[in-house]
Amino acid sequence: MSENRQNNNPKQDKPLDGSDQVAVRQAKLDQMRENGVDPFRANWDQTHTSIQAQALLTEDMEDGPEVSVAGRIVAFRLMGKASFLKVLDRDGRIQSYVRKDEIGEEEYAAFKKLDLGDFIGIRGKLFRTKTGEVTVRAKEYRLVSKALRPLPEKWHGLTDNDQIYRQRYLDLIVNEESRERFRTRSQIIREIREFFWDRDFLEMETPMLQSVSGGAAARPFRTHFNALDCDFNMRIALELHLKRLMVGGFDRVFEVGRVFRNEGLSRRHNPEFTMLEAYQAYTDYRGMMELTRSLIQQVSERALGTLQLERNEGDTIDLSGEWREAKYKDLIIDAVGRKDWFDLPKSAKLEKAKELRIEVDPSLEDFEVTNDIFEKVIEHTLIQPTFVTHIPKELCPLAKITEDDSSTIDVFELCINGQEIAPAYSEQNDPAVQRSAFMKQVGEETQELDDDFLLALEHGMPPAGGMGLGIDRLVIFLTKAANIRDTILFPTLRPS
RNA sequence: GGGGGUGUAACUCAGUUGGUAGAGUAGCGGACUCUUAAUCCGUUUGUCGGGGGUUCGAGCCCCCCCGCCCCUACCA
Repeated sequence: MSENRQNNNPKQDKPLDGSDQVAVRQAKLDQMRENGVDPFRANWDQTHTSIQAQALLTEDMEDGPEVSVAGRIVAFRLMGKASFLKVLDRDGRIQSYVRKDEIGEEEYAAFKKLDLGDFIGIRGKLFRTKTGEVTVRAKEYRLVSKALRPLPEKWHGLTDNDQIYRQRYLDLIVNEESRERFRTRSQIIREIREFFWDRDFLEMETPMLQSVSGGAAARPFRTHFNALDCDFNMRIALELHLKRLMVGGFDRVFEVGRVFRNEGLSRRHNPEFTMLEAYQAYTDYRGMMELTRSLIQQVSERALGTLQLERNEGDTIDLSGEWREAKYKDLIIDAVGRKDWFDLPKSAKLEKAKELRIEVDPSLEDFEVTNDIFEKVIEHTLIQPTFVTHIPKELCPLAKITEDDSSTIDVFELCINGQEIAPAYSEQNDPAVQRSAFMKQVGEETQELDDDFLLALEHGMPPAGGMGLGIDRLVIFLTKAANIRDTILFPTLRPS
């Protein structure tokens, strides 16, 4: 990739016929250097971006002030004595018009040697073309950075998925929807932060390297710390450390951070993904319900300007107003069509699962069979925002037991777009109950016992509500992405 | 892990019954002072993903391997 083409390339001896585009560009660059022109200038004084420049020329104006723009050449229409080009900067594209009689014969000849993909700076007055497009009429131009490799094809763009993910920069140069999606993602995360700051939360940072990775049941990535000669795990959740902060007295905290789970890849799963978790003292899962709904509504309103999200499937997700609440048990009873479901023996449940055409492993626990029905039959039907409440206590050891029903916990799972987006709990703060819940889990699931966390709980944690939200999945439905990889700039791939 | 699909020029793709590689874009040379995928004339470029096999002959058929995509499984 980086071998010295000037000296080692045997093709250099042959006349350049255009067959090796990189060699042609390299030769142009060498020629420039010989002529004393620096193809990688230290800087260019950019006074306006494309959008800022376009805003200067209002409808009623024929021409406008002088501006200096800069960016990558993404369209190049050369003619004998005048040319049009489009320059891409962080805001978008702007057209420029370059005339031989205005920049001089020599400069124009050099201008025609530029390539698609080169970075250029242009200074000149704004004017409007016959077709009404705001354009910079070049008084001066400079190549500011040479591109040695050509861009993907201009019309079809870049469609090879592997290349889109491995060379994301090409995707971003060529595919506007992609550029727009990641711009929106950044805006979404910014709005999430604003929301919590406005509510007096502190943004905290907790360790990614942990000796015990708790807070969820997932296989961790393991690594080794040489200095201490011991193994560490990458974190799988933020929960247990943020709760330590609650113990410490920071009683409104949140964190947006990467978590790592050593599990499969799919359209909805990437091994590293971005999680939001928030904890607030003196509230409970009902308070988290209001918080979560307001958060998503505010983010959608501000980042997208709407609460009505059209889906690729043709229907619309309506985020406005109050959101539906449904008890887990009611959804199950509805789906299986039996009121006595929870009194049935496991064998009858397995049989019913078969009827519903779900593959269920007979060695599963009773509650796991039920939960399979939830995940495989119900979850994907919950397109409109739905808080699923009163979930069986076996499914989560970190929440408080419901007061009038000891079989369930005070939690909700928010489902939107047929996916679980955000769970929230009334957080368990009784160290003894917490310990026994952990003990039951250890062994059967992969949740690790974190004694240090239990020690913290024994010092007392205020009553609190907590929630977690998978940001990538939020971005999926807010941007109509088809795949989690379209919301992660550099998704995990097999090394090439 | 299982099933299906796919890999051809820098990019997007076509390639017939097995007969020796093609288009558009990009590039190169030329014409052109309002283009919008600019246009017009001329023109270069291939380890057909890799390896093996069948055959007089393989991009095409068979086997093995690799990458990618979809479904499925795993997955709080």
